[in-house]
Amino acid sequence: MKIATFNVNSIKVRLPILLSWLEEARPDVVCLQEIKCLAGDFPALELKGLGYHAEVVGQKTYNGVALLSKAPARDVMGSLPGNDGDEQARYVEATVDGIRVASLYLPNGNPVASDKFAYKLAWMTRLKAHAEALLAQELPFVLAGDYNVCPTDADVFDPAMMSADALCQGDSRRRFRALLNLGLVDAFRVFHPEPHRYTFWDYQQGRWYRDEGLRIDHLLLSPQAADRLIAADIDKGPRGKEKASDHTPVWCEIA
DNA sequence: ATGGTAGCCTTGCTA
Repeated sequence: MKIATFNVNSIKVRLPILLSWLEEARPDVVCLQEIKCLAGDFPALELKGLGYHAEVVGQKTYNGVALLSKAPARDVMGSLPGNDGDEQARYVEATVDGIRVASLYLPNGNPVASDKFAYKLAWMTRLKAHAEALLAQELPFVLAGDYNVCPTDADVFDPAMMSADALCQGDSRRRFRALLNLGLVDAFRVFHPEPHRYTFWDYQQGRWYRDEGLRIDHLLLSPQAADRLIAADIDKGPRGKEKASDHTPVWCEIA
């Protein structure tokens, strides 16, 4: 089973690129972030045309996540536990073919000296608590999405320039490592130890042209999923097209 | 030159 994550930065604008990529890459499950629309405005019919079901947690203008799957999704959960007052659309989780899959859009957190950064850290603490609850079930699961965290300086084109950014803060990285320390596996790094492999390139200042990016989109696997992991990679194809998202898809394959 | 890009039911916010 091939599972992918792709921050599309507006599903409306990115639909042609998404559809052509789905036809070429044929993932079984796709976690989308920043769809930037209400569930009722999600292009479900176009995706159904390629054989995908869609579970959508939408929001107007900002955020919004979705889970596409060839097989129907079961037991859908539309928010991250731990804060009933949180109205930002950043989490959807469901079971597909016996694997629990989450599409998550972790808060960016900039600027660091703001309530946005506190919200990011609190969100990561909630994610860890939820991962612990999932681990207790001892079943395969994949937490995939835009984590807005560069795990190490090897995931940053210019660590010094980015050192004050919320994506590279020690507090952000420690919480990301806390997920790994639970036993979750960064699928990409199992096969690709080399530094400077990116999933995001800013639209500004020729970052894509110069390959100056960040690795912030990740698939974290439970031990039961990691035992079946056979491949993972970044697909840079969609980032090089006209009207591209600033992110590109990352995927893993589970036997 | 305190800029630069993209998307949003925009004229500022988010990334």
